[in-house]
Amino acid sequence: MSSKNIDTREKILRATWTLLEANPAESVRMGDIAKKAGISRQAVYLHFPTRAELLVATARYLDEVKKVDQRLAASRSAATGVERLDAFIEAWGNYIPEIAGIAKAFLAMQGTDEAAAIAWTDRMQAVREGCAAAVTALQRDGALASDYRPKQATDLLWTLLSFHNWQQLTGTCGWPQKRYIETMKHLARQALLSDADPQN
Amino acid sequence: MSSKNIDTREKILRATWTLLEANPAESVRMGDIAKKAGISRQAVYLHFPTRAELLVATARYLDEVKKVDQRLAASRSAATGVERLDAFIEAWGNYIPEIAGIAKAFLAMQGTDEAAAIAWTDRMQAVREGCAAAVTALQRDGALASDYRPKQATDLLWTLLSFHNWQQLTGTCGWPQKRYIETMKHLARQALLSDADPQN
DNA sequence: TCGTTTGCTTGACACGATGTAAAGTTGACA
DNA sequence: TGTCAACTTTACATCGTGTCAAGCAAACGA
Repeated sequence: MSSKNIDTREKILRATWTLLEANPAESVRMGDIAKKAGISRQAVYLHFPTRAELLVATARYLDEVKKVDQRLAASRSAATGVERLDAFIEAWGNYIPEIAGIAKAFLAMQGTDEAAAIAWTDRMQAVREGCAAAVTALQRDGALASDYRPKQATDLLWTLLSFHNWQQLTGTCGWPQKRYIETMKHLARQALLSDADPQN
Repeated sequence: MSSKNIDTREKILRATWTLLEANPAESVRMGDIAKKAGISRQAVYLHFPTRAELLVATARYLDEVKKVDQRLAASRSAATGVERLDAFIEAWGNYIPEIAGIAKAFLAMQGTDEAAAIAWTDRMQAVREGCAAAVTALQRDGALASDYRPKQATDLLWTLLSFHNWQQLTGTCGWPQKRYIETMKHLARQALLSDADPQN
């Protein structure tokens, strides 16, 4: 059967993950991954036709192992739109530090590596869907600020919660994680909620 | 004399700039630059030993030609803090598209090139100083929201106005430049001004 | 037990990009 | 006339991705 197949596939994904976390991103080559996984370089190509697809798969695997969906799902059970917004920001915002290692690797490769760019875009799109859901919930409650149409509100929230912003605030600016979360919640409310709406 | 030398050097820089503006950074190759400049590929290497050094030189050239400092200085003459905030966002926000090509190239090199990373950090630091000045002006007027200390307010404004955010909103999300500017002004006011303060 | 299939190995190679090397050309200047 | 500097031309080393084809070894089915 394909159990051996699956084992090897997972070995490759874990090897990629490990290398991406421990090394400067651009230095992780297909050959290195194969070596780390204990197989031949060609075997990697048998499972993942291109570097791009391998990286996308690795990012997905990471999400799967870390169960990002479960975390973000928690926000889905919130009663009001505002609660949902808060829950989503908390879930995603606290997930970021856990994937920061890989994320940095991907960002470092953004320009020079088409494959990395594709993988990153793919994962960020998933976050965007969470933002869109939160915005929809706000709109359903009639709590969405009249300044924005849903698409624009989603764009804005998504941008606000980007990895780069987290990186800049907690990294470069030295903010504690907690302050980051609180500030983002505050900012998102100010930006997205209609003025009439209670702020708590 | 070295007038011919300087001419060629400048031809190369202009060619790089032009190509960088019109194409994805990683697709601009040394050969393309040479062709655009009307010289041989090797002549480019005579002036700039590596691709990285050429890009850094191009960024410096751009800075010189575009006179960023002068533009940002304009906001310094605003009477009130709020006006200054608006003027700064407008000056910087409208400058971004002009340097977008180069900026993308620099971001592309972030992971692979230390010199490029340093150069980029320096440029962004200049922007941060503009943010800090705007925040100080707000504070002087007693208009700064009590939520933030000046340092944090600066961090926030700086992050809000990051190149990445501009890129995501106008690029990925397809916002027109004007909407970007207006939204950033609006957002910055909501975030940084005390509630009591008139919003206009 | 034999043959087939599946998953992996081995080794060679095409391709495209950066960067190096060396010999030749051209024009200015003294 | 001769020299120097800037640039050209051609060739090549290097490195990483991705392709190709032949071989091998274990599991599986009849």
